[in-house]
Amino acid sequence: MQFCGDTPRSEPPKRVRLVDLAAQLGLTKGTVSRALNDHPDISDQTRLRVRKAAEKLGYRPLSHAQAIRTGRVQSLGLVLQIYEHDAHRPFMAEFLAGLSQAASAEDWTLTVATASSDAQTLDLLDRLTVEKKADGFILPRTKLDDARIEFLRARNVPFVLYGRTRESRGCAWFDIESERSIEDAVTLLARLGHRRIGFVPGAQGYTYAELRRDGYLAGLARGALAHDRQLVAPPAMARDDGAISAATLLDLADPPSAIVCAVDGAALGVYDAARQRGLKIGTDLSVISYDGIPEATLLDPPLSTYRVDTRAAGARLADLLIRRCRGAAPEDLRELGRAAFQARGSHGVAPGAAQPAT
Amino acid sequence: MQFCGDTPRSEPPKRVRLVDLAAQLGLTKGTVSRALNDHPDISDQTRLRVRKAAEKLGYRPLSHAQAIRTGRVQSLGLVLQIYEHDAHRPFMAEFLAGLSQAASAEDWTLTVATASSDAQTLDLLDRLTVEKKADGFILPRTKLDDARIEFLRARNVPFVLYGRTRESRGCAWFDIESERSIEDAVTLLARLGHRRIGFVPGAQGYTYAELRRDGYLAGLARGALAHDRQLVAPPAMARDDGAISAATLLDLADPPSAIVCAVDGAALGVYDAARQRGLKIGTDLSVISYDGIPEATLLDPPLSTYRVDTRAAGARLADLLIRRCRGAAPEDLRELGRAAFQARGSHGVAPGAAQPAT
DNA sequence: TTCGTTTTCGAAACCGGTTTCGGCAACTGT
DNA sequence: ACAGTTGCCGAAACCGGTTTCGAAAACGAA
Repeated sequence: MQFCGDTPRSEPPKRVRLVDLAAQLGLTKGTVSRALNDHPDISDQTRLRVRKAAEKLGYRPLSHAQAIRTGRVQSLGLVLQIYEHDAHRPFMAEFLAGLSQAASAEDWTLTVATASSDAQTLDLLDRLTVEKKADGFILPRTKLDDARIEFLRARNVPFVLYGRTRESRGCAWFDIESERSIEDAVTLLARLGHRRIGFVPGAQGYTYAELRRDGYLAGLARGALAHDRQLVAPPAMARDDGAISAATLLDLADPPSAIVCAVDGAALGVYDAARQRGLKIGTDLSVISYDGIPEATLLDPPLSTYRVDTRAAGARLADLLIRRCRGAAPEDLRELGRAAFQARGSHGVAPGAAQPAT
Repeated sequence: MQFCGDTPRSEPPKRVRLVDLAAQLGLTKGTVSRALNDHPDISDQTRLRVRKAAEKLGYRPLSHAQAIRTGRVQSLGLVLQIYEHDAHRPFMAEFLAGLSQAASAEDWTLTVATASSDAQTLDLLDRLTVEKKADGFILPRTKLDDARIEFLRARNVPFVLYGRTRESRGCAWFDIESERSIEDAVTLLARLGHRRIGFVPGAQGYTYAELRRDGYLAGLARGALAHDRQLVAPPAMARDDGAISAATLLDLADPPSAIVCAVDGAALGVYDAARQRGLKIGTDLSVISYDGIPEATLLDPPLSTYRVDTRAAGARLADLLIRRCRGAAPEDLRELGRAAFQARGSHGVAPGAAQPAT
């Protein structure tokens, strides 16, 4: 009922300011501010009275007015690097949803910017920090040696990695243990009787690509399988180069009976290469991949893959970064998640192998 | 050389403030502020001197400090509604890139939030406006009757629609004339000899869906074809429901020889339904669609579709909104774009028809 | 009762910019 | 030469919050 202006004219709804609230209560704005921010020198009685009045009048502080004194704008920064063929693009919406939801829960917001090169990314980070558009940053797609980390570390700006890095001193991070999933995939295939298991790695430079390669090797070791370098194809991220990588494996003199891909995008190409050679996926050739892109269920047969809950990852990252901005030590802000195996139709017993022991 | 501290300790790089700049110049901060903001009461000589010093010292105003007086935070708001099956999701990254790029060019930033329902969207708009996290909003996926428009209009908050709406009084907007593309598609098919052309519309409620339906009808009229209600399938947005819609058309007693889809997602399902019935796309059944999703090129045969330059659309929207926030009249901020036809393999001469007249 | 603590709040400075106002100096016109 | 403009800048208020400091009031102990 408060501002339902009786005048049919253009009524500027007139924000409720701190002083208005204070006047209404017969207090000074300093007192009201401290009451709302839970300072210990305010009596419980007054605190409660202030809270109720603030609620009733619908008082909401202007975040940039607070920022001028506190130095914190309550905003998470995200600089996305957009590539032509970006395997992670389908997950963008989910990722944003996770970030935004967790940020909103703490009354923070999300400031996003996009860049098309490493240099532009650093430029944006610079601009956003110096103009204080964000209190900290989420760094997706971490590289082993990441210029963004050096940059922010030097300026003492909080950040959280999505992924790990070589030198994690002072870094908070969240990551999915994709190396464990790849290792599990290889182990599973070995149990199914596969003796020659190929691998299509992800793009070099990114930490996750290295880790998944390690996972492949670990899986071979656990399955007591020899490591044949020929079974590691050139890196592939999307359908077209995935087909090329698969071709190099399938055209080997002694081709693999199973292929593990570091990313689903490449697996799409494996299907193409297999079809072209008359190989039936799931029987002639087993494929297990990683990511959980939506198209995976539409393939024939549906692709067995490890699905990442990208929305949940975003939520965790936002939470970690907010805590980091509030002063928590980076060493206490490190988490690992796991991808969930979606057993579908693209993997099976090795051709000519006996039923596996459970 | 300025702040390369000789001390190897943790050097807080100490921002350059307006007063610092003023002291350096022997001026007051008020004068410097006016010089940088091009006030007329500053001599050209002083203005130039200030600009150079600002450049040299690397002075960058704190945007939230400016905001407290000006009321403008230089940020565009974007509230995305995330659906389970969202046909527009693949374009998210491109859209953000366009917005971000155009915003950055004017030194604005982008604040994004996500919602999962209409009510939550309004909540977020409310929070972002009252806390002044954004100066205005971009409203994607406009509906014929859109609650967001009413909401923002009542509060006198600037906004720009991506799409049109029923009552566009006071609305700035950018839109692609998709109805023209659909009309062109139908016309093209008619010229190719198709007499029965089916249509798979988009989800009801959205303006674009209605417009594309109009475009279908207009195309029929231009091709002097009768409108058979049976040729309009149930709405579909994604592959699965697209297949169902296509089935209703293909199982007709007198099925169409061509199908136009309002969105590419549905066209994917049309391929499925056609394959299931042994129809060869491009010869037995022509398909033309709209959107330009990347998968379209990977289909067999590649899908003929009208491609929207989503990045460019984002850039235009950001530009319009910034101008709107700076006071331009909404009536002067309305633009239309066009999608580009990508003639690929999914459409051809009608079965049993003579070569068409040019 | 008296003195020292503690609790609780008011007053005012403060954050980093922008905007208003007034005054000095340099022009203009006669 | 003198009054009236005009150009240009300093001083100070201002935006809407937060934080510091000090003092009054309430409390506790002797």
